[in-house]
Amino acid sequence: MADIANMPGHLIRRFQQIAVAIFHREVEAAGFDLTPVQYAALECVARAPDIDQATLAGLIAYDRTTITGVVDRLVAKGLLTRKVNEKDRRARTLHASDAGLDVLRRVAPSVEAAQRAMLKGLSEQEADEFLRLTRKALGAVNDLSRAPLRQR
Amino acid sequence: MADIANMPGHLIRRFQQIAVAIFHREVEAAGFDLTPVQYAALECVARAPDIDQATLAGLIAYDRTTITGVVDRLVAKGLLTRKVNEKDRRARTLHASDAGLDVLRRVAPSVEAAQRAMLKGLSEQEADEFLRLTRKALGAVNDLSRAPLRQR
DNA sequence: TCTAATTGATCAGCATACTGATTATCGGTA
DNA sequence: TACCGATAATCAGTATGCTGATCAATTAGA
Repeated sequence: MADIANMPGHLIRRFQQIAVAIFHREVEAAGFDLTPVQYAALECVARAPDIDQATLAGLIAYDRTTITGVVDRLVAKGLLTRKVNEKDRRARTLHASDAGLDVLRRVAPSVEAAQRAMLKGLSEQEADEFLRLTRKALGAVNDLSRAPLRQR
Repeated sequence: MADIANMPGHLIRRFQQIAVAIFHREVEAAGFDLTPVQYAALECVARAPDIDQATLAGLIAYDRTTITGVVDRLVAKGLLTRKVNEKDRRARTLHASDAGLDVLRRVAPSVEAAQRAMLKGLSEQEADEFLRLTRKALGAVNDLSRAPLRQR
């Protein structure tokens, strides 16, 4: 364990770092300007219109304070709208714009390509096993971060 | 694949997010103020005294521009020294201070505990398999980020 | 019903991480 | 030797992510 290069934390960090680079490469090559978080948020809002920011944060496992900035930028790009929820004036209701839905539809192939590229070193069986083990490991530690995944 | 929650990129990001939270929890509980990058950098410099920043960045797979800030903070804490290399005045020679070596020695059990905690949902065989698959996947994509791992 | 605890959003401050640019220095070559 | 491409470090600017705090609005309980 003494070797940093083989510590789980270091391997996971490197994989995340490379996964983000691959995402950017694929998405930019297709002419889009969208980060991984922005994509996740946009996709989630498109799937659950009129969601509030706290619920969105829980569904994609991001911190609420991070989501505020992400939504700011998506609104600035015209991909999302944010309105005060009149039923609960603390909350902000999110809605994907037509432009947002259009971007989402057109960027999808690049996002899929990025997912495949990340695991290109593994056979199909190995990739499945990797994802299974990752999900299993995550299930045991989900509550240990400030931004746990919350199911629907 | 359509479901974000099961995309490789999303699973990897969540794992990294939680791994960092676990690292902080363990290290802070033991009374230390050290981030994962700071620990990796300090450990690497202790192992390879008089290393320069670019080589350090390659050995722990961090971007050079990130390492500048990380070293700034380690120097500010008195754990590292940074001197101009007189043989190559472009380079900065790094050296772990006595305080740095002491922190490294005393924080080690917490770092080990964090590594175990990250994988606590997996059996020993599963953890080994997870690490094997991660290393294999990483080997195929190492060069796709701006900060690839460079071996000794 | 009045108040206390909770919740949604935001902010300040800090530490990664990235891109692209700049500066200083080095090494090889005309 | 004078120059030119490469390299080490840094900087500016942007986007995550985190902690801890604040503010407004809602809900639950005495």
